[in-house]
Amino acid sequence: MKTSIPNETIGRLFPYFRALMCLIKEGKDTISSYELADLCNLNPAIIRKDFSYFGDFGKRGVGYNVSNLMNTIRNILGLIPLKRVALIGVGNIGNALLLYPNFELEGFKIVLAFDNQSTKIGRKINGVTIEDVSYLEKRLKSHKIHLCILAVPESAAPVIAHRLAKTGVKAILSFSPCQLAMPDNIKVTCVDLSTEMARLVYYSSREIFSEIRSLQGKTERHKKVSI
Amino acid sequence: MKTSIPNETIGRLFPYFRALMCLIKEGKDTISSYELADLCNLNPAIIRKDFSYFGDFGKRGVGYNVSNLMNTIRNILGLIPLKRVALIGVGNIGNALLLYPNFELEGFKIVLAFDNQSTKIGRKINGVTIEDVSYLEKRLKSHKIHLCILAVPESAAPVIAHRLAKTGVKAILSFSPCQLAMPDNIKVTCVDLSTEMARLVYYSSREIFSEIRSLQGKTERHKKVSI
DNA sequence: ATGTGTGAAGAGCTTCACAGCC
DNA sequence: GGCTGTGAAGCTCTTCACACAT
Repeated sequence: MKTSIPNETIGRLFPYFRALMCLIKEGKDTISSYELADLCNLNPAIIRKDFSYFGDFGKRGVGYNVSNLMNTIRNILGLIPLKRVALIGVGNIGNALLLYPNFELEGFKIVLAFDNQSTKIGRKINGVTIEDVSYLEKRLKSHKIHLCILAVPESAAPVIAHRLAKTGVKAILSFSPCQLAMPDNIKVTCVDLSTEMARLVYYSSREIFSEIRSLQGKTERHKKVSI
Repeated sequence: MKTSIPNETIGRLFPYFRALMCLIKEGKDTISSYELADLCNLNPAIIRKDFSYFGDFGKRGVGYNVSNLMNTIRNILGLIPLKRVALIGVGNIGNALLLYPNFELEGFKIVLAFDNQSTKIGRKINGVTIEDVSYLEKRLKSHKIHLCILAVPESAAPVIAHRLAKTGVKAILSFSPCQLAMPDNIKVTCVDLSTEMARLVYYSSREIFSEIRSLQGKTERHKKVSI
C-alpha cells in the first residue's frame, strides 16, 4: 500500500482544479509547479508532492499539461459524471445555492430540493421543483444522491440529519453549527461562520503584535488561514 | 514568550464557547475535560492542553467552572464588547446573515450593510439599513468595523476586497471561492462550498475501502473533517 | 537550463501517561 | 477516587535539497 494521502492534500485538489479551469480559459496549456503555486498561494514543493500521491503527471524540465492535469484531478475527485446533490431547506441560503451558476461547471448538480412550507412546495427554481420534505426518504431512495446539503433552521437540523442517516446518505454539508452526532461512516462537514469570524477577529486584533515580532526576526506564529 | 498557540486551538475556542453557553442554559456549573470532550467530539487531553495555553482554569479532581470558563474564552476571543461587522452584498446570503438570530449572542453585530441595487438601498432588515455601496469607504471609516463579510457576486469580489483593503479593514470573510490576493496583514477566510463538497464526495465514495482497512486492523487514514 | 519526483529534515499538532492537587 | 496540567512520544503535514529527466 502506498503511503497514506494527507487530508490536506484532498482539500487542495479542488482549488487546483478550479485554477486549472481558469488556465484553460486563458489558453495556457502547460504550467509548472512554481506558477501554479503562485496562483494558489502555496509552496511549489507541496504541489508536486500532492500530485505525486496519485501518479507522475509532470514532465521534468517542462511542467504539467493543463488539460490533462485538470481531467486527472476531476477523475480523482470523482466529479464526472456530475455528483447528484439534494438540498434540504429552501430559505435564503438554499435559494442562493439553487441559483449559484457554477455548480455544474464544478461537478455538482442539485437534483432535489425540499422544504416544509406549503407556499414554497411546488415552486420551481432553476429547473428544480421544491418538494414536500415529508417525502424526503422516498425521493432520496429513488434518485441516487451523493451528497445532501442541510440548509434548515438550526432547531430542525438534528432531526433531518437523523432521517438522512437512516436513509443511507453518506455525506452531509450542513449550515448549522452542529455537533450532529452521526455514525462514523457518514461524513459531515459544517459551515460554521461564527467560528471563522471569531478566528478572524482573534488574529486580526493581534496583528500589531505579530508585526512587531516579525521585525524582531521571529517566525510567524500562525499560518495563513484559508479554506 | 510562552510556546506558540496552535492555529487549531484558536479554531476550537469558539466551539467550546458555544458548548459552554448551552451548558449554562442547562444549569450545569462544573464540567470536566472528559464531558466537554464528549460534547465536542474531541480528546480530553487536547481540551486541557488548549486551555493551558491561556492559564490554569481548572481545579484538579473537580473540573472547570462553566461560567468562568465561558467568560474567559469570550475574553480571549475578544467578543465583549460585541464585534462590529459590515456586510457587503445583500443578496440571498447577505439576507440570511442579516436575519440570523444568534449573532449577538455569539458576540457579533452587523451594524452596516451595503448593496449596489437601488431597489434594495434604503430598505431596513432587522434594524440595519441597506446603504449604497458607493459610500462604502466613508461609512466604514466613521464606524469602527472589526470584520467585513463579502457576500457579493464572484465577479465583484476582487474589486470590493481591494477597496476594503485600502480602507484599512483587517479581516474579511468572503463567500467567493477566492484567491483574493490581499496583503499579509489582512486576514481573509473564504467559505468555499465546492471544495468542501468535493472533499465529502471523495471520502464518502471511498468509505467502503476504509471499512475494509479497519477490519484488517489498520488505522484510519483520514481524520474526521469538521470545520 | 528548467522543472519534476522524492527521501530526509523540520515544523506543527495530538495523544499518552503520569505527577500533582482536590 | 477524580481530574487537571504537562513533558515526552507519536503522528501528520510541509519544506528542503538534490538526483534525475527533458
